[in-house]
Amino acid sequence: MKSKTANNSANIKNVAQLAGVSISTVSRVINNPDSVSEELRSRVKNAIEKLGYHPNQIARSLRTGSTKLIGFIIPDITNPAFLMMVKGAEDFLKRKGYTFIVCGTDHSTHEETKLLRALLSQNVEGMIVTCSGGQNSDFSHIIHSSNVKMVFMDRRYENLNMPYVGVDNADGVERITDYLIELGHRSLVYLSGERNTSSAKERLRGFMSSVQKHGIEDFQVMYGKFTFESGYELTKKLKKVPSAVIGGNDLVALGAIEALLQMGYSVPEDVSVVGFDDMFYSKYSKPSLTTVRQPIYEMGYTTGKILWQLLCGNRIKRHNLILKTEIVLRETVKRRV
Amino acid sequence: MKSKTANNSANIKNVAQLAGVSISTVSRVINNPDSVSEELRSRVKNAIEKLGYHPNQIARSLRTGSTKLIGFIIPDITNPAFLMMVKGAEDFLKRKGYTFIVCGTDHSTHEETKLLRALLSQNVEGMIVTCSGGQNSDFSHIIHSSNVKMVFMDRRYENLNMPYVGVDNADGVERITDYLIELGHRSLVYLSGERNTSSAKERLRGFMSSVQKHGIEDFQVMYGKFTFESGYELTKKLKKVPSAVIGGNDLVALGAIEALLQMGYSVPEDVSVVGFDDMFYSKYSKPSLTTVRQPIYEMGYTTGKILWQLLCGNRIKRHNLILKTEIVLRETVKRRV
DNA sequence: TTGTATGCGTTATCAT
DNA sequence: ATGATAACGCATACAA
Repeated sequence: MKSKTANNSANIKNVAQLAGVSISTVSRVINNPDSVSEELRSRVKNAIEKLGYHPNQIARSLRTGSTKLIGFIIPDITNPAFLMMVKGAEDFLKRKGYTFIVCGTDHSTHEETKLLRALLSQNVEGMIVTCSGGQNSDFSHIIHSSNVKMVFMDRRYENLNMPYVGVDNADGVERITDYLIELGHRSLVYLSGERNTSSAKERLRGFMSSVQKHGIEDFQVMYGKFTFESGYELTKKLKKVPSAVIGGNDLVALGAIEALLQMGYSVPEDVSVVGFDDMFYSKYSKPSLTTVRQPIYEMGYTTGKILWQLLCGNRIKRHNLILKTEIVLRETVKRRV
Repeated sequence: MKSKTANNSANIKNVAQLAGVSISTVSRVINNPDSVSEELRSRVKNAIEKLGYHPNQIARSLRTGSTKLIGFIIPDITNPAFLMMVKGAEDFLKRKGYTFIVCGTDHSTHEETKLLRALLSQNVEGMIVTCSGGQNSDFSHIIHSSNVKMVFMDRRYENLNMPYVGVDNADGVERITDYLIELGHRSLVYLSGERNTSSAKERLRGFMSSVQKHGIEDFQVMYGKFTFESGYELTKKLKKVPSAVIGGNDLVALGAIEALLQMGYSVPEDVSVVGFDDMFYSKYSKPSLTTVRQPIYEMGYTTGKILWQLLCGNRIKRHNLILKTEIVLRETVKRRV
């Protein structure tokens, strides 16, 4: 019976013995095969195959000081939008040999802090985080006492001077609001998501900018969450139904539509509704949703690239990378007559 | 300037020096504080605080052989259904101090094999996998040469005798097909997802069982993927439109509805449609989807429990845990007149 | 080209 | 109660 280690998988010593070589030779076969003679190389490879040996990443990390681990912190791991970003970043970074630990905070900054510490303990070399709130005072302290490379994605803590990749939220909402106003809508309601997040703030700013630019006076802002239910409830609370509703994201907009229908209004005949995201289902909902598309996957991919720069020790040129959005015209908007 | 290690964070030696004790004492303060005198304990704690020291998890893992790492392998990390399961399992296991690495295969068994190896290299102690295909010949070999604890979730490789947590797919589809038939539908189409996956097979079995039980002769089975687009395309290919369509999951059903509408049929007046999953949006789609609800989160949570048993070294009593589904009646089904 | 020996940061065993 | 030291599995500097 071959000797096995505690975790029952073969180690480099087992391979060396079976192949009748030293452990350094085995190590070389794995890390620098060309430096080993044909003869020994094949003997070692056979032994590796036979034992099902694969290097212990833990030991390797301890020795080299490199874990090739990247940590993700996002508010909610069941939200496909966040995961599409994660996928984008992974698709870029996995070709560089990284492994990923992705964690969800359930929108809690307290949990966020805990995860931050946990990931640091795992010696991640880089981190990508989409913030869970408007601020997190522990964040800066923790990060600066380590040397992880880190970049914010989609949402950032504004007081922290870290690289950030996002979309031009303000611009997107401003343009779609402009569009509604140009179509004759003069009574507007904006349904915001979590008000302290950077993206919610920016989107609201876009709305306000458009409204002021056009001298619209009949408008209202309501605060809730970035969920279907929130859009639904906020809309139900409306004392006066406006001419158009701008949802903080697609879910909110869809919730608003549902509420509007139940309240006896039809969309877009009575009221126009728009969202933000262009999530998967928005084009199939009835009526299909007019919205602002953000390049989610690309945002993640770009974030991965930036982090990669950082990991390579490069100084990055632009600290903030803001991607453009695109208005998608569909069925939930109609000219106001 | 205090001496720092390569990764720039303090180590146990730094703490020991600053506190004027041996490293063993520092280790004890961390792992078994009561065994250290009041005096030294506080000195060490001060030093830890001052240096911002936290134990190197990598070194600790190498020494103890315990990583407290759990690996997940799922077909697609952007699919909220899979992630809801993951969340269920995490919610249970994180209280036991585990950290999670979740990987997506993009439905490729080849990628699945690679990830399996990668996770093993990371010395995960447990794995939860939702299979990406119908079989993976490398799987058994790789797993058995390690001693990771592992359990299949939602989909399994049938030739592998591993613990499995899933839902009664066959029963769910059989019951909803029974329901359609009882409502007078005599011409049925079943739109299957990836035909080699265990869940697709089981669901199809349920359909066939119902059809045969009732002596229905006018039925058809079409194979595609578990996607909206697949449901759409399969439906468009239909030579003869049936009385009712059973989608392999909700997405497929929704795609079928979209196609049906475009083909000039109305749902449920002309044709009834049902799905499987009861995903988030199904209740809000127009018309709202009649479907089979599976307890996704609970499935994950249960899987976490089972894995925990395994990790504790317990022999588990039941190897397969099959959860019940529930029929959700909504608007896409109508009695056939 | 190959082997020997050292150390990465910890925990655990053994003295004291 | 405390300290010296070995060992975890690996990569690598150095020796041969």
